Amino acid sequence: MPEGHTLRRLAEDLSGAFGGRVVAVSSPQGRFAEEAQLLDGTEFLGADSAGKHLFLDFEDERVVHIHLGLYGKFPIHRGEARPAVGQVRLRLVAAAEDGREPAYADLRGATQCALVDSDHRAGVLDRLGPDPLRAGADPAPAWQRISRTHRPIGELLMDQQVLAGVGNVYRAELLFRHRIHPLRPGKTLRRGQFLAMWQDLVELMPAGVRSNRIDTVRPEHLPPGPRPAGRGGDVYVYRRQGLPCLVCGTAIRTQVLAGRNSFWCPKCQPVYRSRARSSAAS
DNA sequence: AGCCTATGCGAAC
DNA sequence: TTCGCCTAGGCTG
Repeated sequence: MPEGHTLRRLAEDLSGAFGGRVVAVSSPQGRFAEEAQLLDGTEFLGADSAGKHLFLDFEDERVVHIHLGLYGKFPIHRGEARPAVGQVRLRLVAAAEDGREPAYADLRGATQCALVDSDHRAGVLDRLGPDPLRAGADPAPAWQRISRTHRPIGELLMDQQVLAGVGNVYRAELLFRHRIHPLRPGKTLRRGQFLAMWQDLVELMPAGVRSNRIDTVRPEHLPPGPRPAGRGGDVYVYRRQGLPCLVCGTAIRTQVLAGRNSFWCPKCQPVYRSRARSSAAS
């Protein structure tokens, strides 16, 4: 379930559970065994996220770079560690100590888990666009890129070199909230429109960190009655193809864009038409 | 049980 | 553009 808010929340939770503690590091699966051995018994300083990347800081400036990919997981458990089941690439264990509970965390299914140095980490950060979750992040570089290309905005929002941390759910929902069609060329957006979208992310994504889910529906658009107890958040269009738009009732549409299914309301997000220059046109 | 899909992304073709 | 990663939930049967 990883968009930027998931990784930020994970970094905070890992820091809370293991920060400042000497940890046992292992790789039950074996693919990270040599690296785990180097880190085993050292102090875990804390975790940080950047976009969808996660960094674990250990003493002596050793860093573990993790990317969960589409279905990686890194759940934290309280209590004594149970035997690892399945393919656990990395396990952190902290023993009980002065008031703190024992805890452990198992990493599975990640596309990336590597012991790196600070140069590598800097390189990853250099390749990322501004992250709305990073305090003080400057949206200007993102606007520079968006305003200069014909590439569709629905593709640009997913490009981590343009914006870091936005994934398929935030893409779909942000475009709906701003009534923008996913295929609209970047350079046809007005600066004010982009800045409004950025500001929306600056508010939506921290809310996602707090709740650990993505909710984007404004109160006035929430369907009446109790909220379904599912794990997913309240969304306008994501994976709602064929269902009625929460605002206008039109059937939500879907189409693959940037390799992923994108979703939009054809009425609330009309296809962009450039302003006609001649009254003779059409 | 088996199949499909998925909040991602890099490598291979 | 397609594949691989190799998890997990939901649906079908």
